Amino acid sequence: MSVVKKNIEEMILASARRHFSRKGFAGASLQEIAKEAGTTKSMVNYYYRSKEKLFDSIFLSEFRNLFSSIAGVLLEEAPLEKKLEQIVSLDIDKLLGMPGLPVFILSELHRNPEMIFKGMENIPVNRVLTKLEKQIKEESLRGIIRYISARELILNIQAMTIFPFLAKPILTGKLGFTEKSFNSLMQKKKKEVVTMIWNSIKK
Amino acid sequence: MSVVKKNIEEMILASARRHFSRKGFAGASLQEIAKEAGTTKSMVNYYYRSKEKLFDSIFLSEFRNLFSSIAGVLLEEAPLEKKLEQIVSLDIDKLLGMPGLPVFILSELHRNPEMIFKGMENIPVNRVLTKLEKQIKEESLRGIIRYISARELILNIQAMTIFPFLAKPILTGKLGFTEKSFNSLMQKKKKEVVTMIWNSIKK
DNA sequence: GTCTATAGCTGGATAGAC
DNA sequence: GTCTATCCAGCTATAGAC
Repeated sequence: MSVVKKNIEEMILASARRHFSRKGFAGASLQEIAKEAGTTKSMVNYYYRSKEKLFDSIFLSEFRNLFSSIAGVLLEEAPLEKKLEQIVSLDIDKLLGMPGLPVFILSELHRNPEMIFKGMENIPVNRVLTKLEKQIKEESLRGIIRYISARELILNIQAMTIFPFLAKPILTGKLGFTEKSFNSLMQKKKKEVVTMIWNSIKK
Repeated sequence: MSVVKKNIEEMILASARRHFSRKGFAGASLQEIAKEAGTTKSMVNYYYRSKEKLFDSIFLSEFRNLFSSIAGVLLEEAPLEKKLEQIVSLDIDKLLGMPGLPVFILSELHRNPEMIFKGMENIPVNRVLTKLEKQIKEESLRGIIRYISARELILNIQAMTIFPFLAKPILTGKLGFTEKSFNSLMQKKKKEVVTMIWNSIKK
């Protein structure tokens, strides 16, 4: 009857996303999820059959969200340095919009490592890795960079971009950052991270 | 009557540490904690009064464990580069012995940010920060390094050392690392991280 | 101190009326 | 599809015997 009142199914999904990503699987309850969606537990079970199935659908989409952009960029054709710039900027912008995403994904993965297979079944990890590995070898043969394995390069990039969001409660709680200064720190990091990583591999 | 059978109180604490750090506050149950400690729920409540109090004592000691060494090193007298080497080595060695520590601390902090005040009440954060800030200014005036704020330097160091442990489920699950190759990666990182950070600030 | 028993609640899931 | 009512399992916490 309006745009505001979406159908119940979507309301549940939106509420579940908030609750699961804030409290985790164990900490969230269907009662609260239903309540915030303006309906009842029965409706949740009607649409999603079980807490676990509901969680899975949330986790899956969030997981892909976290890793989709990096996979996309790495599969394009561009010099490594350009790809580096794009990945860092895209990731930081995305995470500024959803700063709780990394800790949600990583903590749930920690408690249930098998979920990684569900999460990554549609991400072409091997294609991304071999393509990147090939590009690194080419550019190192041409004397642009020194060799580093593809997975280590990815790890270093993600460490510098994602970790600040994981440590955010400490930064704002004890290291004097505010919401605003944290955000401008991350804006500054777009350049900083690229420089730091690139300097560590360029010849 | 032996060294193996410690008193119940310690058995409960050890069991609680395992359960909480693997499953988090919400996911762990006093039933299972008691069972693995070879006793009953009643004993847990007898010694620790409530689930929350038991959790707090665990969280507190783990939190201090994570940040004690870095604070210790930063308060010593030594050139910045030496401190950098020590922090990275100490942290990586410690985390290799308890790889689940960072995700436990950070995820619980995410779900309940106020805990940071309990966790840090005995860590002299401000003393550490001002001392480091002073040292950075001195060394940058002497032309050794460029200026970087103390908290940003700490953030960068911790990002490079801690993040691999947070991402470990992905590294071993999808990026081809084994327990062994992960460990030797981290050994290699002791030097790598120091070089990378130092190059990013040295003149 | 250590146990059993149980109170009292909240959780997920299902049955059945409409 | 949507709701109310209800079942049953699991949880924390406490009472009380020994």
